[in-house]
Amino acid sequence: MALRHAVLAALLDGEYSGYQLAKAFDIGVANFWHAVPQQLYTELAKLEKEGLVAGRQVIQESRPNKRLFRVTDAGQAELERFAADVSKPSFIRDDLLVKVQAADRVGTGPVIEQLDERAAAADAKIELLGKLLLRLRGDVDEDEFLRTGERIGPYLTCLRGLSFEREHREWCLRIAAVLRERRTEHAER
Amino acid sequence: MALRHAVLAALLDGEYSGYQLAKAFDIGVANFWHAVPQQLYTELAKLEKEGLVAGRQVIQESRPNKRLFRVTDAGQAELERFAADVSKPSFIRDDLLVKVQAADRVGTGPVIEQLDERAAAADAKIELLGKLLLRLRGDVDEDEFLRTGERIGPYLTCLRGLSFEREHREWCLRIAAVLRERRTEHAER
DNA sequence: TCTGTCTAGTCATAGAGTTGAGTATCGGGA
DNA sequence: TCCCGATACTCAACTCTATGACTAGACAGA
Repeated sequence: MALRHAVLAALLDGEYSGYQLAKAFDIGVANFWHAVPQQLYTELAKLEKEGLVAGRQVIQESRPNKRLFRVTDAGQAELERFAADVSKPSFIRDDLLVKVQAADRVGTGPVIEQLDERAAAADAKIELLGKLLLRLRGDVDEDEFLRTGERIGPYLTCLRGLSFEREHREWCLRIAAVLRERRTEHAER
Repeated sequence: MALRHAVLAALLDGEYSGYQLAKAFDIGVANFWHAVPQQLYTELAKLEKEGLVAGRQVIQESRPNKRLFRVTDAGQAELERFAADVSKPSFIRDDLLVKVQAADRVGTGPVIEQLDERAAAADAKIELLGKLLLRLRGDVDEDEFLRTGERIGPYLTCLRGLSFEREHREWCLRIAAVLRERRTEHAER
């Protein structure tokens, strides 16, 4: 039940509409929680009913009206409560790893391809996160920012995302190489 | 819908009962897919109904009878098919990161504690995985094993698990240190 | 003019995952 | 003797997450 808390945490940085929140989620929050827009709309509606966020209508001229949400005091308290109780350990949950587990019992061709694609996707994400980090910390250097920055939460989670993507890329490349070599050796025999 | 495939992949290494599978999942498969026993029982029943696994009753004297499952040809084909179609990119989904995201807006005390606990848990997991890897590759060295080993799938996924846990530990320790220092500085002011 | 994309959402439903309780037998230790 | 933990499961209810199908106006480019 942490989507609600992820939403609350994301709304700490300002007012967002469901639509904007979906975008903000894609960059940033996506490092530790993924959600499609529909989920966010649903969650915002629930949170509003429970009084954890408050919405206000914004009439717009040249585009559809929207509702901006902010965290209420009750929402803040709920986050506080959430932060204090224990959370289950995290784990990777990845289709691709299922495929690799079966790797020497199924055709490796498509798996190798997907490993390459993943590595490339990770690369793209790494660059994106690098830029995001730079933007978040401004001109100061990282250690300095982490000591004195106003709002470091998002920065810290991005660091985790970055290290995850890096490791993921390295692993993908290495495994793809291993599987390739085995194919070659097999062909030679 | 990859639990079914994780189950199939796990059953590649031999016959298991639901109970044994649950254990096997805890070590090994847990690196990329987590499931509680009930899910496995349910999934095995579904897979059997669809003919992807076959079960056979084993009568036991001093303990409850059990049903051992193995992958059928149809199951093998299903895995093959699964390996070939694209899978969505993976992501971390972790309560703790939600908390860190909100870190400078909620009490950091409990969060720091949880970071420490996580680091310790990761440490334990790292040791466990190290032993598992050693057991899987036997006496040969890693590169040699990866080139010539019979069954490297589980080894490769464990490598991913290991690197994930290492990164996770490093991150937890660093973030805990950052948050601690900020508390101190705050207290001094 | 037509198509596509962006903004800004709603509704319904399927599927996946979690939680809790319950059944039954065996063997070991206090 | 009695309870605990391991083996080996089943059933039911529930929540959370994901997917697909829709609406509707504005604007940009072919």
